[in-house]
Formats: sequence, structure tokens, C-alpha cells
Amino acid sequence: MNTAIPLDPEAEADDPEVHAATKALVFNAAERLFAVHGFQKVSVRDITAEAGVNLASVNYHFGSKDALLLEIFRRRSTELNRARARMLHEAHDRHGGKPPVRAILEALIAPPVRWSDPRGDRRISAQFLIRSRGEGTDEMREALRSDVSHLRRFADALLIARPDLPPEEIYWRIHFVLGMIHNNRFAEFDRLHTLSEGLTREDDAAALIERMLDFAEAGFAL
Amino acid sequence: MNTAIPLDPEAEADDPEVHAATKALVFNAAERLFAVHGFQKVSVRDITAEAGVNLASVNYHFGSKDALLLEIFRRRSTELNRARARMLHEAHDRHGGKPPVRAILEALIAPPVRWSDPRGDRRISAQFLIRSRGEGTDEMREALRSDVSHLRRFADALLIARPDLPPEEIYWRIHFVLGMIHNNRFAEFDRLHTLSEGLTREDDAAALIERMLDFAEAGFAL
DNA sequence: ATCTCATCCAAACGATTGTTCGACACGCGT
DNA sequence: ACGCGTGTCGAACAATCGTTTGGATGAGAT
Repeated sequence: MNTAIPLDPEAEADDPEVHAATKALVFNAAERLFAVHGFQKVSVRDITAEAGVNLASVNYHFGSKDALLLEIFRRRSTELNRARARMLHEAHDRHGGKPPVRAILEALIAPPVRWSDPRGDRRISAQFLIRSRGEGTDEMREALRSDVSHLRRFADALLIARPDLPPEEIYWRIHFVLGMIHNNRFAEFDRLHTLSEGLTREDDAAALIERMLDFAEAGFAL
Repeated sequence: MNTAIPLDPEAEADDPEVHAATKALVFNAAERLFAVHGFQKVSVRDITAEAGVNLASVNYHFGSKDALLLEIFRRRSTELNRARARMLHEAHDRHGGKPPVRAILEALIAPPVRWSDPRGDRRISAQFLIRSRGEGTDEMREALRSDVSHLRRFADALLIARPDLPPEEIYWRIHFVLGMIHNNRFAEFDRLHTLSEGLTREDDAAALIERMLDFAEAGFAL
């Protein structure tokens, strides 16, 4: 698995462990390799070689390869969920507890799409999370069940914003919007780029969010 | 890989072609296991055990594990492309060469969603194709480039149906619709089912197609 | 100084991987 | 009967996998 991606110089801060630079190196290398090549295709040796540490570091610091994967997933997942929850909360505050559909959808769409911005340093995390949805281990799929409770807040907000719609209609449309979000992968962007012969540029996250919001809001306006 | 999935009734009993039956057995077993567990998690021994044939059968009939995967992918991919192209062609005939947006989108959405119908026997093929999009080998990703030429017919039709829209807008919305389609995975349906607490039922393919069409058409109506 | 503890390292472990090999069985045309 | 080709089979191949091991290292506390 050859990769020529610049390594992230920033290490994590404020951890209970004082002297664990190796752990952060492994964490970042693993996330990057997993995001690019997938879980099964990346070996522990690939990770440690990329991180420049000893082979046994993975098992020493994380217990196992799956546990390492799970830890990355949980970290990034809670980060994303918090960003979404914060935006939804702000929307509630701004609109007196009953935000419109577009504000709710924005809280759902904007955070992950902003992560995918090529100008930022969170693209890898975004790709990792998208990939983990389809290739995760059994434990990660169980961790995705708790994601349901997180999604329910968005569903409830939408049910209030559109009380005239039958609830099942709301849920289906959430499913469609999530499909739009999870389709923002490197390979899909590439395919779109060749299909449009270079017309579509994904380097503007704000414009993409607007486009997705227009599309999704129209689907919810029925 | 523990699999407790009932074997399909087709081609299991005494076939007139006794000697070529093994290849079909391997083909079907591999497609089913790949669709359920993913490509990397399924070993050649899993496939041959599921098919009830000798371990060497895969390499003898297909050359390698990757070649087997590629052959399944090519078969199902051309089948799907043909079904879509036929529907698009019929739409052209019905509307004098200038079909409306909804008819074009229907040709894009209906075939794969019909495959996903639990009452049919093509759910496995649909899941396989969806999964191959994210976990495919390098050769398969190259085969997906030719899929672009297939998508271009839909893009051209939409450009004609909406000449007032800037082309890049058309391409982005195609990207969104494809995201809706590719999100129809087992795991995602399950998550939606638990989120809606049983309200959403995916057993009605026709109703799901209508829902997706309504949503997508609204997004294109802007 | 000695003990302690966390960390790192090279080496090896057993298991599993995809693939290959040689032998054997059968149908079929000559 | 023979040879030939196709197909199947058990066995083994080398490679890679995740994980474990025992000892070296070095800083901090006693």
C-alpha cells in the first residue's frame, strides 16, 4: 500500500498519558491508510511502517488491530456528532425551538461536507468515516446503532417542522439525504469530475453545501 | 465466515450440463458471499465450501480470485446498464426524443431498486454491485471508468430536458441521485428501520421508486 | 545505587491466505 | 483399445497475516 501523503505534524493534546508520541503516530498513520485503501487491505505492518514505529506498537498501545480501528472510529464519530448536534442546537435557539427544514438539514449536511474540503486537514477523517460505514467490523456496526439515537434528534426536529407529513415520509427522506452525504467519496468525486469533463469542482465546500441544501430542501418541500 | 443463508434453488440439482455446473456454482456462491460479507473478508475456501466444490475450482475456472470477482462484476454491471439503457431508450421513443426529467430519472433509478426488491432473486446482485463500488480492486475501478460513458447518456438527456440550467448543475444533481441509489444497502435499510421504529418497509420496491423519484424530481425542478 | 515501570525493539509464533502441483476419472473421436 | 482433453481432487506451496514473546532501554522514585 504505497502512499505519498504528507504526515500530520500535529499530535493530540491533553491525554492522560504523558509520553505517548508513538500512539499518536500510529493513530494518524492508521487513519490515513484506512481512509485511502480500506480496512482489510491495510496491514499492521503497513501502518507501523508508515508511522515509522515498531511493529508491536499497535498491539501494545491499542490491544489489537480491530481495537485501533474502533478507537479511531469512535473518536471521529463523536467529533462529527458533536459538530452536528451543536449546529442543530443553535438552529433551535435561533428559531425559537422550531427550526425550519433547511436549518435542520444544514446541521446534518454542513459538518461532514466541511470536513471534506480539500483545503482543510480533515478530509482523511471524513473519508475514514464514510468508508467505515460499509467496511466496518461487527463492533463498529454495533457502535453505529448508537448513531441512531443521534439521528433521532434530527428526525424529531423534522417531524415538528413538517407535522403535515406522515412520519414514514420524513424517515425516507432522511435516508435519501444521508445517501447524498455518504456519496462524497474520493472515487465518486473523481468519476463526477470525468463525467462533467472538469466542470464540477469539489474544492469549494461552501458552494457544495448550498447545492446539497437546495436539492434536499426541494425534496422535503413536497 | 459463518453463513446461515439458504442456498438458492437454481442450478443446485442435476443439471443437463454436468461438467460446466461447477463454474456456475462457484459464480453464485462467490456473488452471494461477496454481497453479504464483503470482498476481502471472503476467502477462496469460503467460496468453494459454500459451493460444495473443490478448492482449486476457482483458479481452474476463473484464473484467480480477483478474476472471479471481476467476471461477476462485469456480468452484473452490463446487465444493469442494459436495463437502464433500455428504459432510457423507451423514454426517448415515448416522448419524441426529448423525455422529461422524471422519465430520465426513472430509467436511472428503477432498475437497481427493482433488483433490491426482497421478493425477487436479484437482491444479491444489487448488493454486490453496490459493494463493489467501494471495495473493488484496481481493475474494477478502472472498469467503472467505462461506466462514465454509460452515465453520459443520462447526462445528455438531462441537459436537453433542462437547457436552462448550467451544465455543472446537472452533473451535481446526478451525483446526488446516484448517492440516493447507492445508499440502498442492507445495513442502511436496517438502520432506517430501527430509526423509524418499524415504520419504513423496504419490501415494496415500486413504492420506494416512486418516493425516490418524487424526491429527485423535486431537486431537479429548481 | 537499586528498584520500578512504561516503552520500545527484533524475532518468532501459529494461523490463514491465494495459488500450484501431480494424480486420477471420465467422455469421445479415431 | 488407445490417446487426448477436460475436470476434479487432495495435498502442498510460499507468502502474508495479526499477535506474542523476552529482553533491552532509559527516566524517575526510593
